[in-house]
Amino acid sequence: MTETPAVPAKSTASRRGRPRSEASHQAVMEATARLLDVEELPYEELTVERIAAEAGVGKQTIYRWWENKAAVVLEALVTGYVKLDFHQVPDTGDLRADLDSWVEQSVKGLCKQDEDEGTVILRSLMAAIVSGGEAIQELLQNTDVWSGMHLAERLRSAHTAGELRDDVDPGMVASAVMGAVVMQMLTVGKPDGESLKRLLHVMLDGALEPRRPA
Amino acid sequence: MTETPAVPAKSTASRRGRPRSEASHQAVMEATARLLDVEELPYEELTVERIAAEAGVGKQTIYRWWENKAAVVLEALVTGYVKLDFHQVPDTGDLRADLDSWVEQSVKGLCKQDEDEGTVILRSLMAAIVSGGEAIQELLQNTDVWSGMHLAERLRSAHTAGELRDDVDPGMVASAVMGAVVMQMLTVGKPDGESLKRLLHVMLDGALEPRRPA
Amino acid sequence: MTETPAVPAKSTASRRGRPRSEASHQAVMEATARLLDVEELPYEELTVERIAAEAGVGKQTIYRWWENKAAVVLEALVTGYVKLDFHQVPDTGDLRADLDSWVEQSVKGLCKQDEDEGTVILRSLMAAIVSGGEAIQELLQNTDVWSGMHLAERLRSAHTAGELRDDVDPGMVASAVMGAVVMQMLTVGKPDGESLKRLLHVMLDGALEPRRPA
Amino acid sequence: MTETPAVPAKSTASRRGRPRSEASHQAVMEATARLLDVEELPYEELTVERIAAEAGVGKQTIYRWWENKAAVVLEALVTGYVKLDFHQVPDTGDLRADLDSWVEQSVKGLCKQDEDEGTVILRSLMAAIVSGGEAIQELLQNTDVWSGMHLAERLRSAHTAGELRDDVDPGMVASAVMGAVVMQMLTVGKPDGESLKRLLHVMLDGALEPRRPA
DNA sequence: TAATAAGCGAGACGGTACGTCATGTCTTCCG
DNA sequence: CGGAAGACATGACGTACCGTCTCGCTTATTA
Repeated sequence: MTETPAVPAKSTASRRGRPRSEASHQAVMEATARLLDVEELPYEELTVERIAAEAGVGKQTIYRWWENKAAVVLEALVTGYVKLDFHQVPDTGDLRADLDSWVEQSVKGLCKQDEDEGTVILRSLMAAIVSGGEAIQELLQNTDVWSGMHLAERLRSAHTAGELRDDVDPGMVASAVMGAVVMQMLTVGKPDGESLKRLLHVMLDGALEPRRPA
Repeated sequence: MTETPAVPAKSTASRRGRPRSEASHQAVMEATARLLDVEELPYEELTVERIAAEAGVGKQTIYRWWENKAAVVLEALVTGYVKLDFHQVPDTGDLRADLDSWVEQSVKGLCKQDEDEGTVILRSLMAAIVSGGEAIQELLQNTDVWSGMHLAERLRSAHTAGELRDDVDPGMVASAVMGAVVMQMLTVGKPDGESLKRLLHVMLDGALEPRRPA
Repeated sequence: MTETPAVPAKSTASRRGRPRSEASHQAVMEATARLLDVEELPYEELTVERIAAEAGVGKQTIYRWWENKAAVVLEALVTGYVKLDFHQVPDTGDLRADLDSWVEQSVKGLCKQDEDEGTVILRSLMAAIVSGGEAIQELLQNTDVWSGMHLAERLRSAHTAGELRDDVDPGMVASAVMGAVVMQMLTVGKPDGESLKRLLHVMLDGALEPRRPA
Repeated sequence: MTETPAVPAKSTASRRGRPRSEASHQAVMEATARLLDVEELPYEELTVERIAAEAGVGKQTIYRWWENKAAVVLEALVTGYVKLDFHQVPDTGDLRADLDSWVEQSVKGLCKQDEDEGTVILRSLMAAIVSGGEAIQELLQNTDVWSGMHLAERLRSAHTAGELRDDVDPGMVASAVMGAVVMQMLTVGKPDGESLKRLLHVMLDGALEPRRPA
């Protein structure tokens, strides 16, 4: 997860010069989280200068270790300094009921805020992904962006338990569900619990009319 | 779809003053399309100043009719001046085969370009959605962003034909599939045809192990 | 004082078409005066658009009859729609006393306002002169800009009365005095009555007919 | 003369961060001078953007240290980067002859240019004074705008030498003369040497110590 | 009385400068 | 020598005004 760009990372050795200040690293992450989460600054209004000031850190210290704003924000999001307000998926054994419950809880959580505060972080996430350069691309290849929503995990456990058919890819399914949620949040502002549940049921049961009259 | 902000548009009447130049309107749309599609400028490098120059139009003429860059780009995308490279979904009556064929064709189309050219427009679309203000939000509420991919349409026709169960919402399903595709394209660059097909099959058939052999 | 540009002004004839609206002409002058005098807009913030709006007149109607903003403002200043706050010079026969009195009254008048309100119109006048093109230049050649300050007039009357030496040019002297006043107002804000009186005395001692032959 | 706004300028201390680049400072001054003097751009066509480009300097670097265009131009004029074409006043001991000579030389110098090139800088000076905000006002309070014309200096030397009456303020007299000159240049284009000489004589006849030895 | 002509208020047009802001680099000093 | 402070060049932003133009209407003169 370190971004240290083009640094060979001499294994056990102690590299020359003053080592990277972990305090600064954390300060930047926390500042970013604070600005996104507490101040609720949208991505465009979140500036590197502001992060540096908030963290009590020189601007160059940020540019030394991250490619750009997107990289900072993505690391903060992906490493859990900022969390999207999704709930844990319960694991009672009844997958269908668990998912329904997850949807209900999450929707309730996301909708309780006034305005579209609930989507600020999501928008920042998407903005960072979309605007990101190559380094961000690489980072994303090895990362499950939606891991914070716990959905894939639950589906995987169901898969392992044999509840799902073998040829089902739990990650892909989770990604599809989250894609639908995200688009809904970005376009209409709030996710719609009912539609979402029906979508999940379709995924569980299939969409085709079972027309087996025989 | 009209942008004229807060103009009652008195039906037959002709309002005083110089009327809006439809030529300028089109020029802006075409310039935007040209820059996105031909020059393949990513969203951040696509500036209002450049659009104005390319269209031979004053900057203020853009700001008079659109709230910001996002609104211009979204209108160009939504009204079809720029198209995402997705293929028509065939309608042979066999939904499953049609979808498979669509996936194959589209993936082939999207991957044939060098680099990540295929995702430039998609990134712009998402960037515009994500960065857009309230006016963009409103526009999106009445718009199916993915309509250009023809998937929802095909599913709806299947739904009408009774091929899908009544309680399935074709738009939601399409949105989920497109969400997965988009996230894949944004994070790993190209969509993976095989995964995609399996996802579609899951949606058609259901994910649950039918474990009732008895 | 008509600006009708390049119009031969066919003597008695009545040209075809709608004649110039004197109402609009006056409305523009009055609007300009109101904005300068009442609203105390400085010249740079006084826009043609604002004048047109204030006058309830189309922008083109202004540009049809005046070359530019400077011409409008200058006409308003020169034709007396706006007046600089200088007092009449009394004419008691005692030139020296009259000038002293004039200085005192004028300085008092100019200083009574808070801030630098007293200089707003003066600044506008100078701005218009300085920014004006050729047409303004022409207008100024036949105009005594400082006529509103009544100084030249009084000096001329003294000259005619034989109080001043023959080779003294009253207009030039007035221009010099006003130049000093103006520079003082522009640079330090207020004119300084004492300095001014001393300057006038110097000029008088040099300018007065030495009529003491004895 | 320093522009550093509201900076305590801790005497010997060296403040943190990168210090102001004197190179940029000079580059801006020289660019302004070049544009005014060589390119002969009138004040309105002299833009901050152009100055920045000509100086190879970021626009923000100008706005960081100067309030606006007027401040830049005024500093260039007042610190001698741009000079008005007035001649030195000779000092032969004979004040009257010296002034006559000065008028002749200066008028000749100012009139030799074609068009009104001679007045471009003067117009810029007045424009800057007139349009300038509070900071400019302050700057002007401690500055003799006409110092470049050397007139006040010569008068002061005469004053010190006892040639002028005690109660004569040489600065005020110079200001009056220059005011007349300037108004003439602004309104009719060229100064009129004869009128000017007569004005000076009037002032002298009033200002000279009447050393009547008889 | 109809045609013609110009002026009118309104307001959109192509331009362009404004002053602000953010980016990413560079320089200086402190620890 | 790492890191903070912060100035630097660059360039987009959104606003404002300029002076021109196109509307549909109104007001005169001319036929």
